[in-house]
Amino acid sequence: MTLLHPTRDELQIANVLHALSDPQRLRIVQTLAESPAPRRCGSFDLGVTKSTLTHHFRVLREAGVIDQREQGTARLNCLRRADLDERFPGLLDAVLAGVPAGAPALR
Amino acid sequence: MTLLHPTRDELQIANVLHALSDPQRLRIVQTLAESPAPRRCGSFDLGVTKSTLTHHFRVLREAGVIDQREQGTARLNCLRRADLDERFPGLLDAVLAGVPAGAPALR
DNA sequence: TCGCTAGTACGACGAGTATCGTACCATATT
DNA sequence: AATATGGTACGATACTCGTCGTACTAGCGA
Repeated sequence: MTLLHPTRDELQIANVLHALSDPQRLRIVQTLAESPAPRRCGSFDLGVTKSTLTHHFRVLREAGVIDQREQGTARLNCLRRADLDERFPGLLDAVLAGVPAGAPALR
Repeated sequence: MTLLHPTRDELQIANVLHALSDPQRLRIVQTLAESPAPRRCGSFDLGVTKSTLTHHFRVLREAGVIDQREQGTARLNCLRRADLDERFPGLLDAVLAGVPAGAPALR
């Protein structure tokens, strides 16, 4: 199965804002931003089931906020920082600065 | 009827992002940002009915994005620039820069 | 007072969303 | 081969959202 990723030019501000407007997804993004290396989906602990987690990662991916790459049985996630900064300069940093610091969503 | 406005300290990033994640509301915010003076609700032309317009303005107000003040039969709207810039520096500018330039939503 | 204008309130409807549970499919590991 | 691990797919459910239409209220002007 091929993972759908919008190209940099296809990024829409409304889609990105919607993807970021959910507290759970904000925690994911915040954790990814603080993580030096890509993280597996399962390494996040949001207190929801696996299927819900899958859903949130798909929303983030289809909005162009994260990149998902398959590696063995795992799926590695990382922020599309460069693309976001190029299309919407300052947006990601402003959002990350506005997220209340909480316990990282790590397992 | 008193209009509910969250105080500056009550602003939540998730609520603000959600309010901004709708194309119609983005047009409203964009138009307000370019307008030197407060604007009446009715001066916006989004191609939706009056009640839908009322709905969008309420979402923006309750998220703390705009300020609504009653003046006679009209309701004057303006961006809460100072509050947004204080709580989420750079966010509004980044969003406005990312909105595709279109015809202003003016009637 | 009689309208006209600006906007709200409320109910409805269709679409989308966040969540879950169960079933399922790969890839490793034993 | 059997099992464990990481994750998806699909259906269900309850809730939210964007939109509309109709009815309504408050202020302004003739």
